[in-house]
Amino acid sequence: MKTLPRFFYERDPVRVAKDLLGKTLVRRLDHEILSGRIVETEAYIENDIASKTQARRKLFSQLAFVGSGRTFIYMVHGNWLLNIIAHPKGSIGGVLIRALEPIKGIETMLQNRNVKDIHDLTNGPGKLTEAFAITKDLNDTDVINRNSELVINEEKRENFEIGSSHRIGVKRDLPQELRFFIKGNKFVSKSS
DNA sequence: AGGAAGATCTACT
DNA sequence: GTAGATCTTCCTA
Repeated sequence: MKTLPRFFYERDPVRVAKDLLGKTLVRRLDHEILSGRIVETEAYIENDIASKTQARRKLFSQLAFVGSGRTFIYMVHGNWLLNIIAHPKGSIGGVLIRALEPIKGIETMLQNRNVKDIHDLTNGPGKLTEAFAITKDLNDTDVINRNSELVINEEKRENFEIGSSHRIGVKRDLPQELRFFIKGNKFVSKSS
C-alpha cells in the first residue's frame, strides 16, 4: 500500500479534489486500523478568501503557509472538518473530505458514532471525523508519511463517473461547481 | 457578552 | 422531507 507523492497535492485544488475520489483514508489507532474510500470532496480555492467572513478568512489564509499534503482540521457547529492542504506553490487552497465508504474497522466506527446503520457512519464531513476519531490533535498531520496516524493511500484506477455540484452549506458560493462525488455511491452525503 | 460558523440530530408536519 | 435546537471555537465589541 503506497501513499500518494507530495506533488500529487501540489496542484490545482480542483484537480486534487477530483483525483482524491476512490483513494483510501487510513487512520492508525493503538490497536486497530480504520479505513475508508473517499467518495465525496469539495475544493476550496484562492478566490474563496474574498467571499469569506472575517473569521473564515483568517482561518483559511493559514493554508498559504502550510505545506501541501498535510491536514487542516477545524471546528464548525461542533463538528471537526477534515481538509487536506493542496495547492501549487505560492497559492492557497485545500480539499475538504466530505464522505467516505467504510472499509475496515466498521465495528469501532459504529461505536464511535453510536449508530447502527453503516450508511450513517461516514456520509458527512462531521460524521466521518467522529467515526475515525479525528480531532484537532491530528491537525497538520502529513498524510504522505506512512508513519502518520492518518494517511491517504493510492489505489489502482477504478472506473466510475464523477458527479459535481455546488458546495453544500456555503453561504455565498462561487459560481463554479466545486463539489465532486462518485456517482451512484450510497455513501455520498445526502443533500445534493 | 454575543454572534456566527462549508453540520447534525431530533421531532415533527 | 423540513424546521428548530444544539453542537464548540474563535472573532469582534
